[in-house]
Amino acid sequence: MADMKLTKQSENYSEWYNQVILRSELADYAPVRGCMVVRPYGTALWENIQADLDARFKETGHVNAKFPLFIPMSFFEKEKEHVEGFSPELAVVTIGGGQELEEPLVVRPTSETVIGYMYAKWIESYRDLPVLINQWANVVRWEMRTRLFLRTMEFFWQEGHTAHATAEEAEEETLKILDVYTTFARDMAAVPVIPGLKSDSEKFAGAVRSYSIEAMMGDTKALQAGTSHNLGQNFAKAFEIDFVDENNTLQYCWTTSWGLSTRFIGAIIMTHGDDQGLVLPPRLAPTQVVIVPILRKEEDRAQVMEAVNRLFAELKAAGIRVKVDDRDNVSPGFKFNEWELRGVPLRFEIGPRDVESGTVMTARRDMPGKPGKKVMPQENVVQWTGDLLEEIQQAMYDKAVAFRDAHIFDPQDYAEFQQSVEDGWAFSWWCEDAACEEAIKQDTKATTRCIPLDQPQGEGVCIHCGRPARRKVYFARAY
RNA sequence: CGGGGCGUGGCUCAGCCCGGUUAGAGCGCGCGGUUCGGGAUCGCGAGGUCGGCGGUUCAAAUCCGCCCGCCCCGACCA
Repeated sequence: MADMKLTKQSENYSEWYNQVILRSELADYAPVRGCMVVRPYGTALWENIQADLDARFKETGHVNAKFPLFIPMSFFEKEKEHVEGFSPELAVVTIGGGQELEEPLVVRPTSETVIGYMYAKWIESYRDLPVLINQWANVVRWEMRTRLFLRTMEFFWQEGHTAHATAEEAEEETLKILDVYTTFARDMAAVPVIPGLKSDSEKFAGAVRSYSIEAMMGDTKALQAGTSHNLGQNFAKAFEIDFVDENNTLQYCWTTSWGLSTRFIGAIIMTHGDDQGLVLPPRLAPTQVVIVPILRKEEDRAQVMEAVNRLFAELKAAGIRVKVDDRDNVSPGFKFNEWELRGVPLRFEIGPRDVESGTVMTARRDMPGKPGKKVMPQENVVQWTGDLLEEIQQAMYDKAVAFRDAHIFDPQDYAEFQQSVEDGWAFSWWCEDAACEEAIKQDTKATTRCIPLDQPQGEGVCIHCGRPARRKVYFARAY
């Protein structure tokens, strides 16, 4: 019985995280160390994320394509910072068909290089620009320490790769996508994020500038939930992606890349989850409403199931993702706990009492226990269910914002700063010197998360060294 | 790659120190009954090369050696 209960977040957050994922059947460990199987429930969630993001990419003019899994080793050597950044984590194929290969093939850790190679072939004139391609793919990075969803050796993501005629356009694209990610996180996942610029030490290997969206998890650690890079002309020069402009002058393209991965599922889990398990935002939840019939006597069955099936059909016809749990080998109480563990936003209980009174007992996942329970009429079920789901979506976002804001501090001196990054995040002036950043990391384990696009007025002094500082930055311990 | 821990039915573990009949428990699983508004209950049942290889011994889950794998903590990371 004791092992029916989940480890509490306050007891051991990372144990809670692992248990929630395994028990809710989002994912499981694969036979290969560091790899995971995304189970049907997790895949359904990812597909909802995909569908929404994909629509947003298309709205902003992007198209999808598929590039190969294998990349010639030599491609990685063309861009100096890129190879330095990635070589420690490459998986390399050296044998094919029983023969040693002439040139080893890298299993893609990201696709800038192959895509750059292809862009060089495809782009000739300014009339070919911009090229705005996205791909949904899996990538492999050899990792020391892995965590389900947060850091696995193989992960699933989308990677966008664009090429432009001017530096301004490339920067505009980079920021446009950062905004797509920010909006998606806020409106669909109810995950508040801070969009901002990465420090030099945190930026993508080969980028001129990297931007990210940063989210606060339930243990106050930061999670980089999506990234967008302005690659300048670095890859264009390495792969000779060039074009002739209106004046017939040969120019290098300006490229960008951006990605959001299955790690985002980790963000959803740790932003909203509670001691009961997952809490999924209605807009992304694979199942939005679960109906549990309560059958006390065999004579009740027909009437109860009639009401259950009728409401199910109405909701389904209205496009609400609804499921009836009619298993007869587990008790209603067991089902309540199980669907709570799995984060379904709304639960309906329908029993003989409801049949008699024409009602439905509803329970909100985001408000555990009595406060979240309410008796509703069977009439207008589509209307009020839709309203309730939206209310839950909004309440989840508000709660996450309140939690985050309560854990962001503005320390006045370095002693306070050290306490701040123990209790949450510090939002502080920083001199932007890498040495200072490193010293802070050594002292506190906190790193710069991002320099937010929204900056306060004025100037200050660096929280660590006291030198003049132009911008404020978020410092936090991060996943 | 350094430090620590662990490998026994699907899962969590007991048994090992001190070798000795058919290797146990709880949970889960299957069948049947009574149940069902917050993790029901009773009965019957299926399921194990004790991580692998070698050694010691009349006898090894238990003692010894080697190997493999996993987990946790540190240096790198979407």
